[in-house]
Amino acid sequence: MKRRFIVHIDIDAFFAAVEVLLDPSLKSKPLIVGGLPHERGVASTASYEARKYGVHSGMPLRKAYQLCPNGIFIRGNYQIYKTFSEKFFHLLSRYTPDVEEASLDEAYLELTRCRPLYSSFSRTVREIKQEVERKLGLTVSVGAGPSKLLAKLATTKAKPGGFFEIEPDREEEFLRNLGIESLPGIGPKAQVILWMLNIHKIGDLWTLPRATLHSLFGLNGDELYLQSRGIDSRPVTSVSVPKSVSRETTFLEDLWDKRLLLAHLAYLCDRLTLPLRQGGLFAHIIEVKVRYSDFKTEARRRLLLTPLQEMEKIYRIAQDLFLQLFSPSRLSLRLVGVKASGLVRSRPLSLFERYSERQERLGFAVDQVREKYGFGSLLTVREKMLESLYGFEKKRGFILKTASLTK
DNA sequence: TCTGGGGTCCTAGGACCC
DNA sequence: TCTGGGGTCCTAGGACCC
Repeated sequence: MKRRFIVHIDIDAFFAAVEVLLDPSLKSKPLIVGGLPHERGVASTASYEARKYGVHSGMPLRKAYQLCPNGIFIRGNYQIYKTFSEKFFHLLSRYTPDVEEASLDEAYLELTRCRPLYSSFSRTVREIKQEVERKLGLTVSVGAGPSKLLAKLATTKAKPGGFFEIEPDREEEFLRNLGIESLPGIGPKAQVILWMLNIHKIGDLWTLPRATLHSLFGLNGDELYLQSRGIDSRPVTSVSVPKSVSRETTFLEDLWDKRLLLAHLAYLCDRLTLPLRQGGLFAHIIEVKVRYSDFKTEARRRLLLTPLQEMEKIYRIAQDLFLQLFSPSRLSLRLVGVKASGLVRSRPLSLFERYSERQERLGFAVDQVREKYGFGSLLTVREKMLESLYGFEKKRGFILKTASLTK
């Protein structure tokens, strides 16, 4: 079989790098994006200067502050990062149709099909890297190899800011001495299990029979057996409909007031349904999640015969599910979240639902007003909570009234 | 060091049906 | 009133990734 040529591109310290572009005075400073030092939460990104202090993404902000008290802490702005991300993927799509969005700042490109266009893949990769860096003002790390797995592992060798290519027949040599934790799918739990078996390097995994790995990790074990040998035939896939959409909040302080919690749940349902309307998506499953003050997490979900998109209907179900989990005599809550899954593109028409369109149109109308005037989803939590004291009908009346005034 | 938010995928157990 | 076995659907929870 023909050797594939796959490229993995990763923007270095993405969020932090964007912040430096927006405010050049932050350049070369230890920057931590994710929240303020005293807040509940973790670092999304740490600049390389901050990493020197031991700060890394996923670390609680309070700990980051202890390690790096002189660090500059920023909450960050997801919308701006998203805009950069869109530019990033637009640039990449001009080199090959086979572009996969692995995350906001991470892409796989497959050049195999484009062989006739490029005399040298390696040279093309350097061109792509240069163009992205010039037009975006961000540094990227790039890896190339015959599969997604190997390309991604090559990128870790290339960091920061380099390019590393795994050449034909060098795969085994490349894999042998890498730590098992570098394989995607090996997290803290699996790592501990493998350490107990004295497995530390990918090469050590070669001694374990597939059946052993299967008995330890199920299907993941079979995957691991293949991955450790560099076998990975996953295709690079460009477009995908999301499988689920969710919104959740960890409160600054634990909450116990049912009225405030329900008001916040309504706010989350409101935010949740925006991408549903924009994507023309309807949800077959609604799930509510809570995390108690002792960090125990529980969820309740409901499967719907008719998929939903409308905020009011989804909220009614979410409220029901929430009340199954919440009782004032139990612990207070540090988190509440809502998720829509089982997503489909359109809803089959029902004879008993002549008026369904009305609610959908209401949703769109509200979105338009928000886009123009910037409230609604942008209301602060505090305002939402106050609003709960007055109820929904009033709010809807207000927004609709505003809409008709501005026609 | 008290532990985000937004996703994906897998598994175990119970209900239910034949 | 001692009660099989297989298949499928659904729910809840957990590991993992960026």
